Amino acid sequence: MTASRALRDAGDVSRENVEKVRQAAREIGYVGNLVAMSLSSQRTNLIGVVVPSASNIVFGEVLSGIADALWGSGFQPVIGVTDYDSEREAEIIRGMLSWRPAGLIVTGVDQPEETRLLLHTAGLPVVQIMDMDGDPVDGSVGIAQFEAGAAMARALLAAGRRRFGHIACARQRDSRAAKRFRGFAAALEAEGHLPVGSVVSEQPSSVEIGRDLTREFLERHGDVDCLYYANDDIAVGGLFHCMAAGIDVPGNVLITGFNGLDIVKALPEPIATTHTPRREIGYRAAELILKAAERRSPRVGAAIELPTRVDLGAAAAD
Amino acid sequence: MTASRALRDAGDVSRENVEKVRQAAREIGYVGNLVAMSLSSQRTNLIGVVVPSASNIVFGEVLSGIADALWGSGFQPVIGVTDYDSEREAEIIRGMLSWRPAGLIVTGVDQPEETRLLLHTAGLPVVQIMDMDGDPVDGSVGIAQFEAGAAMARALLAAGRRRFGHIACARQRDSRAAKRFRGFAAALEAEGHLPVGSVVSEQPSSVEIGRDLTREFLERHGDVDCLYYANDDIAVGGLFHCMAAGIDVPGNVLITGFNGLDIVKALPEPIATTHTPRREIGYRAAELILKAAERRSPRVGAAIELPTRVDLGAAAAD
DNA sequence: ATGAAAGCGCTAACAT
DNA sequence: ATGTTAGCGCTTTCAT
Repeated sequence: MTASRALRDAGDVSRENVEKVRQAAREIGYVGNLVAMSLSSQRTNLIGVVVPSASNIVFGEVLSGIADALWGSGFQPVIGVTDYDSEREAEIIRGMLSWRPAGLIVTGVDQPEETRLLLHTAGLPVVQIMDMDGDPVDGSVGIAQFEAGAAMARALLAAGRRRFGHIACARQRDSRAAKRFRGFAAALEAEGHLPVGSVVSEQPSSVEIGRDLTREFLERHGDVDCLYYANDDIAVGGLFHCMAAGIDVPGNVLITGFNGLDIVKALPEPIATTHTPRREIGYRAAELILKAAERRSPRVGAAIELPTRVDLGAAAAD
Repeated sequence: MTASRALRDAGDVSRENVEKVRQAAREIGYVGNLVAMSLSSQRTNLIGVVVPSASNIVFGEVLSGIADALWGSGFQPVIGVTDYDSEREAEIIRGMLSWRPAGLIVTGVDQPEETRLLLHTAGLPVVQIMDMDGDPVDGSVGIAQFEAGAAMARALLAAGRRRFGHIACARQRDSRAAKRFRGFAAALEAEGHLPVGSVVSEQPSSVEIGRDLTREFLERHGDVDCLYYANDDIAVGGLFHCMAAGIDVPGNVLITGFNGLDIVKALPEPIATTHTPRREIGYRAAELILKAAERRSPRVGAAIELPTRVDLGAAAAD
């Protein structure tokens, strides 16, 4: 018992014995068994993190924020990748719950009812991230997706654009991009405008797909002065198509992405984007779990809406 | 006991009772406790994954391959992010070991001796990934970094390039990029050539940094016909600088990255790169761990070197 | 095919 | 400040 206490600073051990125990532990290369500790203490240092994709840099940055917040706390993230599949998501969450994690961070708020019930019944802190347009099970940290789309539409109208095209990927499965576009279209309509056309692929977003979709769009609907993309990846591809095709950007066509990825500010021609605090979303979500774990609370019960920033930048000057 | 057996297909339970138990479990929403199962069975379904960065898409893709391989196996990845810091790496590995994971996947083979000992003594399957130039503790899956650099140098010489510049980031900490450059320089030297100059930043790689470093390089050493970058991110930044500055790429300067990221094939002007099988590295590493876990072996003992492919593509034609 | 006993490696609660 | 007892929720082993 004294050894157990010494190794985890549980107090009530003489300074001298703490040293002796630690020294001995070092000598024999003792590594405590967290499985036993967790079973005995009825809590783990595991935090489940569920994201739709690992190869999308956006979630890498969220994870990076989570890792930063968790560093030094003794907690460890366990990752699940759903591939935008809600059945897979449910199974992953079920698997995580059987580890009795200290908390769960789950992407999005649009889970099927069954999954919501699973999260609700689990009796542990849950933070849903990225999206504030919906009804979270417990805590949430994210941005207002619909309003982000609307804000961009208003900014583009103010910059004098009138004939809008829409290009997106995997709309069925990425409900956040869909919400943004609904906000975008609603704001256009409020001013009496309508998108000229739309091209949506079911493939995952990539620069290359963005380039291909843009060629396709322009062949079908030539007459636009602004292209609204679901995200920066495909928007960058759109810029590349325009540059290769000799289309003046932003003079002739203003290109609009979403996220404010690092690459955007280094592009040879300017495009518009909306900056999102991806790393901070991860950081704040992990903080909420940590705080709940600290006070042994099974709930987070906080909703943190983080601001986004429309950035027309040099793309506005045409 | 019968219930326990029924729930995990352990056999020796009547068909009828299996059904009864499962039904009852469903009704009361029973979720097994993996902590207790693990303590009792002396093994976990956890696989530790240690990467230097979460916000670098390369490791996102590795993780994606790992997640694919693990999906359906019942194993779950636990992620640690070292931020290219070897002390942090050691601490993360120690933390993971206390969960007695089924195996560990660790980036790189150049850990300090103390960490190597930790991995060696752990008595569980370890796979070191990305880099085959070194002495792995147990298994390894990766590419020959030195040779990859050399192969690119030979290809560039064959394409007629003679005056090479070198641009890199965080060289101190990214030993794999350093190995590639040593291979590159060695192959140049073998043909009697030397790099004209070098600019190395200690910042993490990004498109923006690549753009800035390229401007800096060209101000200092104007006379080059080829720029060798540590990776695609900064190479793309280099291309953007050249395009904005009106430098003909690849006619005047051939730009060379590394990894073969998706973006490369969509760029408005061609750059050279070396394709690397990042997702497959993750997949194969996870497979090795899975196989070792299956046969209850504490070792992997396999070295899988995956091929890379130099791609001058349209960048060669000048 | 089912069950009883023992125990995995710790910690919580309670002595002393 | 240190030690004792009980037990976390399962699985393993051994009976039956």
